[in-house]
Amino acid sequence: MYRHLERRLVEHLREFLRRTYDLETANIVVEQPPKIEFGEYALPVAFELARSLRKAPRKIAEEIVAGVGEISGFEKFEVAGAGYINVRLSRAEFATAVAADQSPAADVRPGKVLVEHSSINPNKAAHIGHLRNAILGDTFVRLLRFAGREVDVQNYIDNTGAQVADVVVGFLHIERKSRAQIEALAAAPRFDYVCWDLYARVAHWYEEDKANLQARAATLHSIEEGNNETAAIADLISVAVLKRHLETMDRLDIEYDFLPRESEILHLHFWDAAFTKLKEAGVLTYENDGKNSGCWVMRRAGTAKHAKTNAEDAEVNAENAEIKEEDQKVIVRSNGTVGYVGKDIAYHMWKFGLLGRDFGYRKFYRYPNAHDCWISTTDGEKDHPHFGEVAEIYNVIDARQSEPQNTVIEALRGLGHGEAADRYTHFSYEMVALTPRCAAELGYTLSDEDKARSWIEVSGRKGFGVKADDLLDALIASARKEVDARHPELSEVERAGIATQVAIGALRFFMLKFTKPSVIAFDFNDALSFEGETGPYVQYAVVRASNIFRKGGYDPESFCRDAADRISTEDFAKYLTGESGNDIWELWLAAAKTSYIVGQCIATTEPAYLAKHGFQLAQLFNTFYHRYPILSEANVGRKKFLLVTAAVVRRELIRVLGAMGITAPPVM
RNA sequence: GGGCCCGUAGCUCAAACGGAUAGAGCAUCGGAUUUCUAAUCCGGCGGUUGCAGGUUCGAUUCCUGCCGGGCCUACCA
Repeated sequence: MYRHLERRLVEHLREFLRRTYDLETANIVVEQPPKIEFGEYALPVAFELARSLRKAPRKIAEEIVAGVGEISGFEKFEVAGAGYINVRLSRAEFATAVAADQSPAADVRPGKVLVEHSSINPNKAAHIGHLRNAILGDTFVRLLRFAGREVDVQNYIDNTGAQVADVVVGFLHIERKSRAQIEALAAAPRFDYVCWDLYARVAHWYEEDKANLQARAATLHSIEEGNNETAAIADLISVAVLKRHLETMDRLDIEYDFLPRESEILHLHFWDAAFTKLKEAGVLTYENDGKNSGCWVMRRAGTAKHAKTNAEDAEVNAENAEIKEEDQKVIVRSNGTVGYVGKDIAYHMWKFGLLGRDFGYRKFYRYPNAHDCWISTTDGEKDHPHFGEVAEIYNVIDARQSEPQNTVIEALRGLGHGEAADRYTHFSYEMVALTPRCAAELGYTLSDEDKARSWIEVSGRKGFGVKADDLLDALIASARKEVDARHPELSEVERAGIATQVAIGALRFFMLKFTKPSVIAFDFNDALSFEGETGPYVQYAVVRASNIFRKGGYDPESFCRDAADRISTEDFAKYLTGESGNDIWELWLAAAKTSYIVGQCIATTEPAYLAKHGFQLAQLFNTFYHRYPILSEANVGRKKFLLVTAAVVRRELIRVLGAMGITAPPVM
C-alpha cells in the first residue's frame, strides 16, 4: 500500500513537471520526513531543479505545491524548510485499506529463481559461519516467495574434495576403523561431531610428518576413480554428515529442494561439455610457456584493462589480447585435470540451462512436513521435479569467494551469455569470527597478538569454532530457564516448545540484524541475549498483542477483516488526528511498510532491513501498548479502533517474523 | 604489488538513489498510577562520523590522497 502510493505520487509529479516546466525527470527521489508530523513523504525535488530552472528551491517548491492538484489518496502538499515538499496521506482512507489488507498486485518478474546456500563441506559438523550463510539464504528465499517469485533452493555438496578424503584418512590410518565400524559410528547421533574432532586430528597428523600427506593423495585418487572400498567409505561418510547438516538446518526451519553433488558433475562429465564450448568461444587459451605452460587458462576477473577514450581502444585491446601470467587463472592443469573453477563454470551453465546435460535425480530426505529433498545421482528416478534452467540465480557465498565467483560470471559472458551473467548474483556477506573472549571461553589459548584483535577467524581445519548444534542447544537451554521461571503452570512439552521457538527467534534474528559487509564477532553474551534488539523482543510484541484478544475474548483476524464495518471513515479520521492520533498513525504507517521493505531487501540483497523493520515495528507497538490500555477503554468506538490497530500490527509482525523464518509462541 | 571490504557513542551495530536536529541496542545512572504491561516502558549520560583535501545549495554517504584493520590474489578443493 505504502509502496503503491509512493509510485502514484511519483508518476503524478513527473507528469506535472513535464507539463509545467517541460522537464523529463528520470529519477524523482522520495524520502521520509524526519518527523511524522511533517507528513509521510518528503520530496527534495525542488533542490535538484533549482539549477536548471534558475530559481530558488523554496520558490519552485511553492509553485509545485500550488499547481500539482489533487491526487487520490493524498491530502495535501506543503513547503517546508529551504524547499522540501512534504506530502500528507489521507489517513482514514489509508488505514481502511491497510486493515483490509488491500495491496494492489505488484508486477512480479517472470521466471524461476534459484537460490543456492549452505554448501557445507560434508566432512564435519556445521558451525556458526554456516549458520549465517543458511539463515541469510533461507531468509532471502522467504523474501522472494513473499514477493510472489517461484524459488528453487539448492545446497551444493562438494563430496569429492580433499576435506572428505581427510576424514577417510583419519578413520583408516589414525583410528584404524573398518568399514563396518565406520558405518556403525555414522548411524549413531551426531556423527558430524566425531568427524569434527577427527578432521582436526588429521590436519595435525599431516603437520607431524609430511610423508603422511601421501595417504591423502592416495585416498583422493581412489575417491575420484570410484568403485572401490575407499570411495564407498568416503560416500558413506559424506552422506551421513550431509544428513546431519540437513537435520541441523531443519531445527531452524531451513529446507532444501535439491542437493547437487560434485561427484555427479564429475561422473556425468559436465566439464567435457563445458570445455568444448569454452574453447570454441575463445574463453580459454592454451599456454605454451611460462609457469602455466601446458595449462588452459582464462583471464582472472577484474584484470582486463578498460579504455578511457576511443583513442585508447585499440591499444587496450592489444594489451588485453595477451594475459599476463599473474592475471591467469588455471582452469585445466597441465596433467589434463580440471580445477574447481572449471567445474563451477560447467555447473553454472547447467543452472541456466546452457550446458545441454542434466543430473539424475533421486529422493534423498523427507522433512517432517512431507516435503522431499532431492539429490543428484548418475542414474535417477524417472519422475522428478525439473531443476535448473532458471531465469535468475543467487549464490549465497561469503566474500572470500568473490574472485572465483566473478571468474565464473566472466566465463558466462565470454561464452556470449551476457544476459545470464547479468542475472547471476553473488550474494556476498562477511564471515562470522569469534571475539578473543569467546575463543578463550571455548578453551583456546591465545597469543598476545590474538588477544589484541577485535576478532579471530574460525578454522574447521583446527577444530576451532562454535558448532551450530551446540549454539542451538545453549540457546534452548537458556530460553528454557526463562520459560520455566515465567510459566511453571505449563506442561513440559509446552515449555520445551516455547523455549525452542524463542531460541530460534534469537538465533535467526541475531544473524540477520547485521548488514552483510559487517564481520560478526561472535560472543555468547550477545547471541544469548533475549532483550533489546533481538528476535524474542519482536516475538514478545506479538504475544502481547495476542494476549489482548485472548483476554478480551476477541478474534484478531476478524478485526482486520471487518475493520471497515466496525469503524467508519470519520472515526478513523478522528482517532488518527491530534497528538495521540499522531503516535498511533506512526504505528499504522510502519505496519503498512512490510511489502515495501521486502522489495528493498530483494533489490539490495540485504535482509538486515527486514530485521530492522521488525524491531522498529515491535518497538512502536510496545510504546502504544504501554500508553493506551485497550480492554479498559470506556469509549466503545475508540476501543474498537485500538483493537483494530493491535490486530493489524499483530498481523504485520507475524508476517515480518515469518519472512525471517521465526514464529511467535502462544505465550512468553 | 594488484583487487575487494571495513573504520560512526565506552562496547556491538544503523542511517534506502547525497538531504531536515547522525539513530538503536548493550553497559551505566534514575524512574514506571497494582491495568491487555517488566523478555516491557520513560528519562539521564554518552559523537570533531580515522585524518586531510575536493565536488555540491547540502557529504557518514560520492571522488582523490594518507593512516589503521581484514579478506582474496595456488597446476588444494
